[in-house]
Amino acid sequence: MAKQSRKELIIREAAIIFKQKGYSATSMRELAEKVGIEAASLYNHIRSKDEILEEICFSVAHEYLSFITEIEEANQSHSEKLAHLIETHVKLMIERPNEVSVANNDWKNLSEPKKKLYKEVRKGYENRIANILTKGMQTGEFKQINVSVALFTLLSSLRWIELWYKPNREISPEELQADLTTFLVNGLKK
Amino acid sequence: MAKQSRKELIIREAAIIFKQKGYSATSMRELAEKVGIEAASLYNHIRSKDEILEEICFSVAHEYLSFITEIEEANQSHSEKLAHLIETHVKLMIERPNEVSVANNDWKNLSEPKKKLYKEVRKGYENRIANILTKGMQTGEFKQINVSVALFTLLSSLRWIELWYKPNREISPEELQADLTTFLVNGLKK
DNA sequence: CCTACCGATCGGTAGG
DNA sequence: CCTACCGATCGGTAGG
Repeated sequence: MAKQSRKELIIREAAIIFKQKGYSATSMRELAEKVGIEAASLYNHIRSKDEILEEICFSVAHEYLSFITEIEEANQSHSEKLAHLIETHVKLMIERPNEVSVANNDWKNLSEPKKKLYKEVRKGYENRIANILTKGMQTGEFKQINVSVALFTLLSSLRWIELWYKPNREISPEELQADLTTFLVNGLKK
Repeated sequence: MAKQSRKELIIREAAIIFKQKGYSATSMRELAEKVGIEAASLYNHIRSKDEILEEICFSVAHEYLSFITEIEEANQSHSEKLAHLIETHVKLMIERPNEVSVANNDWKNLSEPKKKLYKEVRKGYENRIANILTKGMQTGEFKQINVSVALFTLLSSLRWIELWYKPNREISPEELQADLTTFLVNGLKK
C-alpha cells in the first residue's frame, strides 16, 4: 500500500515533467530529484521509464473509453450526446491535465507492442464518436459534411484545451463548456 | 548555391524524422544516414541540431505571419476573413506537412532565447486572429462567446489537420476546406 | 566529406 | 533507498 502510493507519486511527478519538456527530453535523474530520491531508487517502484509512459497513456485511454460507453447508452438526442461528450472532455482535462497532455503528445514514444495497441484503442474510440455523428446526419439532426472532418474538428477542439486553459483564468469551466457547445454543436446542427 | 541546397536537404529530411519520432528522440546519426553522409559531416552544413529546429519553427512562423497580414488587409466581411484563414491553413499543411507538424509539436525543445521569441511571435499571431473575432462579434456578425474559446477552437481544429489528413484520402483539399468552413464559420455566425 | 575520437549523459543493474 | 558503476549512445570537434 505504501509502495503503491510511492509509485503513484512517481507517475504523477513524471506526468508534470513529461508535459513540460516531453518524454524523450526528460531524464530519470531529473524525475528522481523531483521525487526526492536517487535515480537508481526509482527502479524499486517502476520497471523502466517506458512503463511510466505506458501507465499514463493507458490510464487516460481507459477513462475515455468508460465515458463513451456511458454516452452511447444514455437516452439522448445526438446533439445532447455531443454536448455530454464535450462536458466529459473538459472535465477530464481539468481533473488530470498532465496525464491527458502526455497521452496526447507522447504516445509516439511508447515501445512497440504497446504503441500499436494504443493506436487501436484510440481508433476504436474515434469510431464510436464517428457513429454518433453519422447517425445524427442520417436523422437530419446534423448537417451533411464529411464525417472525418466533423470528427477530427470536434476532437481537436477538445484536445487543445489542455494547452491554453487554466482554471481561474478569465473563464470558468462552466462557461468554457457552454461556449464550446454553442460553437461546436450549433456548428453541426442544421 | 550547392551548399545552400545541401542544407535545405538536411532540414527537409530532419523535418520528416522529427515529425515521426519527435526532436529529442531523433539522433544526428539517424539524420545523417537518411541524408547519406556521416554524422560528423552534417556539421559542415549546419551548426547544431538546435539550428535545424530553429530554422523549421521560424520559417513556418513567418509564413503564417505573411498570410495574416494579407487577410487583415483584404476588403472582406469577418466571415470571409475566417474562411480565407481556414483556406490558408489547409494549404500550408498540405504543402509543408512536416515543417508545420514540427513547429507545432517540437517548439518546446527550442533553446532559450529562441523559445521565448517563438512564443511571442505565436502570441502575436493569435492576437491578430482574436481581433478579427472580436470585431465580428461587435458588428453582430458572430455569436457572442468568449473570444479565447472561439480563437483556440478555431486554431486547434486547423492545427490537427496535419495529424490525420492525407491528400488522396477519401476527401479532396477543396472538400476539406468547404466542410471546415461550414462547420466552423457557420458555428460562429449568428 | 571522412576517420577518429571526446566528454557528457543516458537508462538501468549489482549488491548491500 | 543508496553507492558505485556499466555499456551505449548522445551532440559535437579536430584534423585532414
